[in-house]
Amino acid sequence: MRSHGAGTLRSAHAGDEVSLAGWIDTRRDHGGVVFLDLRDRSGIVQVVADPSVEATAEAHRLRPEWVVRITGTVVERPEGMVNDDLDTGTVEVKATGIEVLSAADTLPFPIADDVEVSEDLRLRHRYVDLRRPRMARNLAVRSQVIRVIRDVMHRHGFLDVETPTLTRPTPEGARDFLVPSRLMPGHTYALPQSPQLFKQLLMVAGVERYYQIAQCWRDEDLRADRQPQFTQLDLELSFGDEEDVFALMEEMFAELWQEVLGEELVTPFPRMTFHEAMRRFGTDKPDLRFAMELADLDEVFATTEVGVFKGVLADDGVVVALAVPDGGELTRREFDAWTDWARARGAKGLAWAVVEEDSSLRSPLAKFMSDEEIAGILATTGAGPGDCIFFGAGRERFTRELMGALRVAVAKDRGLVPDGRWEFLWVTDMPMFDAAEDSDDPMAAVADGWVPNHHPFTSPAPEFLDDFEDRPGEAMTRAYDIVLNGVELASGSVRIHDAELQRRVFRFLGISDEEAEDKFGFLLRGFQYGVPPHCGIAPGLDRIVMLMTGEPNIREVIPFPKTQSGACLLTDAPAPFDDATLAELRLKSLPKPAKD
RNA sequence: GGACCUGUGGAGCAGUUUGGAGUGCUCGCCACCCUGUCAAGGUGGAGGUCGCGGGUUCAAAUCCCGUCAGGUCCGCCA
Repeated sequence: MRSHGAGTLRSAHAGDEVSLAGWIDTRRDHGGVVFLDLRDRSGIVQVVADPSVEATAEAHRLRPEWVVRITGTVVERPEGMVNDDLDTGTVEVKATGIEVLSAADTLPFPIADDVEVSEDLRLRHRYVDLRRPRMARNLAVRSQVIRVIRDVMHRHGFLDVETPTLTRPTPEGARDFLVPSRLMPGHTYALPQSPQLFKQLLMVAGVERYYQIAQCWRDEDLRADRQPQFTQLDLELSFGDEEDVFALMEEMFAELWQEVLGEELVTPFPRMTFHEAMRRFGTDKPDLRFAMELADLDEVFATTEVGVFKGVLADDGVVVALAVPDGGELTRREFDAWTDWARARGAKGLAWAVVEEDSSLRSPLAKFMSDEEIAGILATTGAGPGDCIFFGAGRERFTRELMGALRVAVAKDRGLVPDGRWEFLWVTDMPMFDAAEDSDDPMAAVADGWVPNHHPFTSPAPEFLDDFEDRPGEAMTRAYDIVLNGVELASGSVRIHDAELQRRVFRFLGISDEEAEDKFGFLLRGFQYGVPPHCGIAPGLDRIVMLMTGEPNIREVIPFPKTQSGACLLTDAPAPFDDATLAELRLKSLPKPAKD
């Protein structure tokens, strides 16, 4: 049907007879001559048609996005008619024949990158949306990323192994998507939240090095970087440890950036412990593209007369400060807006101060502060004249996370986040458990006031193997995350490979031996037949591609994503079920509870 | 479960603060003209439940209540 891709034609093709097929990108009809920009996946070339000739008379009738086949001769463009904006701009195709393969209605929206089209319209007509250059590029980048990943994995001896997507529900973690069984009424499959247990069993099976581009499902609320169905590079290796995973990932990311973006990454990536990240940045995924570190003011205010700080410190809380370069430009209205921002996140409020030229503070709280305290604030935060300082006070975990979120939000709002930087970071030494007071997880009550920070298959650090039960607040695990520009890209760990240790962790989490046998018996049994030490990691493919393409959300790099309410607007999924379907599955539908 | 933003011809917006005739802009669409454009140009034209429902008012795109859809975030996401 066609001899060349439209975007591949160059001066070297001059004189060639070609047949092309694609979409009409634009049409410029001058009456006596018609210019058609023909687009296919390879690009765009200009076609010139003479409508007075019968074979090309159709040229007048053509409209944007009609699908056509065009035969013609490649010719060099006349002097002065070269279009530098097109890769094919030195040539054009003199049409000798036009065949309409398919007409098209007026499009629901223009195929151009510079038109902001509402999300629902784009998703309803995703096949049109994906024709837009930016989306077509994103699909291509995603494909390239997967190719490079497979190259690296195969080079390192990893075996691509598929695992089931109809599997059994897991009791803790995210909510499962369920698939009711017809053959076993009253029973259900679940879609995997990740292939975690299968990949560990593949290690027992002697695969030694496993990887998979794996689809995963979690029935939780959506975010800009979270879809209910997403893709991970899932991998696991035997007879290795953290350093093997770190080196492999650094090589893979460096190769991805080199091959796909043509950019050099600095390896090895820096490392930071979880506690250091929380202390300096108020988050477990610090954005290192800018400084603005949090400062602890507990000592500065140890004997303060500032009422709110005094009360909080007496109550074992903390006072955390964030200095903003040139933040003195903020208006009273803007400070109030940030205070409202903090209140909307559950904070009681947010104090602020502007550093004046003489290093005094302009602040609603200034009159309560001693000179020593002001000097201490400036010394601890590093703030100088023209800067501003925000103060958060309250319960430690909450306050740090609030100020960490403020750091990112203010930096973005003030344009303090530089473009074009790739700040990779390993976050290590994760705590094994979180205090229940920092969590609303109903599991907390069962687990003696502690909830798992990572998943329960994560090995405790060596020094806690014997007695993590006695000091759960201190216990560290061998888990690690890769963070890039403040986005969590990957999460992994060295696993437990000892059935007894695994049972102890379950027990501590309030899972009895009986329940563990019921839910995870297949894993524990596997561990009885010769299990190698193993570890792994699972980078999120969607987020990697999102960052590599500079997109603000992962919908832009997923061909057919869901809306925030979990709907596919293209297919209208999820669809209502009928009584016959329910009857076959022996299910019944309950009415929606009335709102009170 | 909660907070906030958005919804106006096919697309993108303005109009909403301070109620007064569906008013305006850019693009697209249709017809005609046009032989060197490349976001072609020119002339003319068509196209609207102002998301939906209710309320206030002499009068609602505009004010109030509810609701739906899309988005961002909190909760949630081992």
